[in-house]
Amino acid sequence: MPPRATKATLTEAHDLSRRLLQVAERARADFADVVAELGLTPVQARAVLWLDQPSAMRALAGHLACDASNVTGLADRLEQLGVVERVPGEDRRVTLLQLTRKGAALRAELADRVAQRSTVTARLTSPERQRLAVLLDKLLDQPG
Amino acid sequence: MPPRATKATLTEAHDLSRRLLQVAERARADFADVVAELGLTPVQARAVLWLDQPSAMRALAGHLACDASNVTGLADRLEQLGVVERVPGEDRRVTLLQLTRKGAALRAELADRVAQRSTVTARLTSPERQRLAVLLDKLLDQPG
DNA sequence: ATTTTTGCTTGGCTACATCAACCATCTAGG
DNA sequence: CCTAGATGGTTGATGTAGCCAAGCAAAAAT
Repeated sequence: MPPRATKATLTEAHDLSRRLLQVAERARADFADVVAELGLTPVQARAVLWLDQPSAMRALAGHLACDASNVTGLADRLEQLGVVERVPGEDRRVTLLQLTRKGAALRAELADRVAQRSTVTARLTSPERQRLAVLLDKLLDQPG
Repeated sequence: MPPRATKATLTEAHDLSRRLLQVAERARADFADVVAELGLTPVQARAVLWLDQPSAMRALAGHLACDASNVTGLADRLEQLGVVERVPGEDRRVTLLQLTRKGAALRAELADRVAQRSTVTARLTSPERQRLAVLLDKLLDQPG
């Protein structure tokens, strides 16, 4: 049977992961609210933010970690919003998604609002933010 | 026009919120993977984890921050999985959701797996975890 | 040149999310 | 009391997003 220390560590891990999930959930909700103000769903917003440069739909699917078939409909809706346009790639199989002028403006506005209305900026002092950044980087180090 | 310091702070905030969103996204994905192994969707898992004690469907909707009508179908599916049962409340309008024995076992297993397979436990040293806990608490302090 | 792989689309199915409308019940005011 | 309003849950319509399997066109590989 495991010694007490292990059990304590497990409880600690449990607590920490619970809190991280809470923060993640709140961040997600905040993000959803902000992007909704600009008429986008969270996934659409992630796509727009990713489209700094034109990108193959395949690559976008990779970034979003979803099935490629999913991106078809996503692109349809973004195209219908006038935010994105499909342009043919050199390889004639691939379709690139590219922000329209409207889309680029939207992307800039989006980035600003997300940064400003983040829970983070409000609740932490500057040194705390720095410490958090370091820790978050460790969490993001390498793929999971 | 804003002085340089403001611009720098904005960029810093931008960066930090971007990283937080990345961590949130990864936490979400991890969570989805873990709970999928137990045959649950993320929302279903959140519900099960919340149902420590019997709870009115309304209250669950509050916790999940979604429309009440949503919980109807959610409860249907959880009931069909044999994880939850509807029991009448004292107020004859309310229906309480209560974990079945199977549901309680599932909940325990769920909590363990989520804690163990969390990115957090793997990548941080103990003091780092403590520092992170402090910062996360500040982020969770008070409603947003 | 034929086969295999790759990129996008389609169609079918499920889960969530919202909103509006509905019924039963509880609560308050007259 | 008894009606009027608020509250809890359900239903139906609609939209987004997720997966899978199947299809087609173009590239790559054999």
